[in-house]
Amino acid sequence: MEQADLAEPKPRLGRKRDHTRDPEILEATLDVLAETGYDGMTIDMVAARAKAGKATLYRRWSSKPELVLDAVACMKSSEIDLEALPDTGTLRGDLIALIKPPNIRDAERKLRVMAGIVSMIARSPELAAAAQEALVEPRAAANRIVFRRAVDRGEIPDSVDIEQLCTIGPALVAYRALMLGKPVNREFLIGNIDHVILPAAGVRPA
Amino acid sequence: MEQADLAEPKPRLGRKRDHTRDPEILEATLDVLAETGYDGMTIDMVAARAKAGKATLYRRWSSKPELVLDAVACMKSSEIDLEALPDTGTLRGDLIALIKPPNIRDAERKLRVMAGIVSMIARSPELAAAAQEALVEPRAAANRIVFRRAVDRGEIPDSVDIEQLCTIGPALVAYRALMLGKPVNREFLIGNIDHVILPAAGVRPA
DNA sequence: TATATCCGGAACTCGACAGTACCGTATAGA
DNA sequence: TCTATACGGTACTGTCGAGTTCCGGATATA
Repeated sequence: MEQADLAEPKPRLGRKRDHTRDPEILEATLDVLAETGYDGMTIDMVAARAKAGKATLYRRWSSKPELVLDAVACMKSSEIDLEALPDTGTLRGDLIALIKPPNIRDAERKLRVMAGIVSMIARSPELAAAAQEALVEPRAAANRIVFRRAVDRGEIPDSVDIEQLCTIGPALVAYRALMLGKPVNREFLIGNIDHVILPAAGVRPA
Repeated sequence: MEQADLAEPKPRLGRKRDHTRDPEILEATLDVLAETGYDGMTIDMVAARAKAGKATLYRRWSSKPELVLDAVACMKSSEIDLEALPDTGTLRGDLIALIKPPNIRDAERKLRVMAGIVSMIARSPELAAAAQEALVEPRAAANRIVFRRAVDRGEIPDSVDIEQLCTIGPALVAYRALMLGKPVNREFLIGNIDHVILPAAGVRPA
């Protein structure tokens, strides 16, 4: 019968594509994106950084926008493990425990990538969705759990808007880094927790 | 003697440059910048929008970066009048009074301009300074006065960090608009005031 | 072993844009 | 009135980068 090759997606011949290189190329894309921004980034830069040929890139992604979209979408990897979130017993303790060098470094790179694609976001709903999913949502998810636990244990009133609380931290960080160009250090982050987030959550200042 | 024409900056001859067109050209630049972003913007677009010749632009600004820098720097015009700030007697009243359609419209355009140049800011200290001065500082200045008055009248403790308080509102707005792509409406702004800014300022929830 | 596809790399095409030059016209000072 | 410059507009130049094509070599199927 040979009834359509729906079940045989690749009865191909010859050397097979080495998909172990995909992550390396996407990482290179993110690096260049973070360093030069979307328009400053060239395919040659990415290929050189990944030690790959330009043709190799075009065999896998049909265009520059597709490559960037995929790179951003595949970024959700090195993320906070939602199963192993700190559980110190207090909201403040949990929030501070989330400030760890690896998390900060990860967030810094994400911010630079975000800066590089902000102007595209307004013009590409797909990229906007990918950025949302990969850059914004993971952090919000971690915060959400921590706040939810605080509500459950009665530490903060359940009248609070958890979705709003989740965005305060990221918003302050993004604004300081991208708009003000000031460093995001531990002192700043703790100040945010103590003077903005916890008051907004309804925690009495100690 | 003819001792240097230091005192004669323009003993020129012929038709004079029509400087009344400068603001129109800079406005056109900001419009295109807001719509397409820095890299998407072309000098031809700006010239067409301003109904000017490209040569006219290059007679006044030596390059695209110079033009954009000047346009951003000259943006502080349609700003909140610091002399005529609302004075309702309460911090909440003052903050809400600052939410007016003209202010919102102004802020939206500034946000789009900001989005268009964010990726350049990291690479151009001059542009970063101009954006800081024209887009960030005016709003912070208005907030600063309002908070200062609240401290002076004893409505909020003078232990608060006014500089930090000033950035909360802009940060939440920028994050919502640029990162989340959600609308910045009156409801959102009032929610920010009541659930984030006032608690951070140490105002007891009514 | 033959063939088809992969690889990194280099050379190429093609379109877009920054910046320049020039047109005919308008306007200021000598 | 003459001259030098500005104006809006168009055409040109030079560069740069996206995307394509081809190379010699590697590798998997038949």
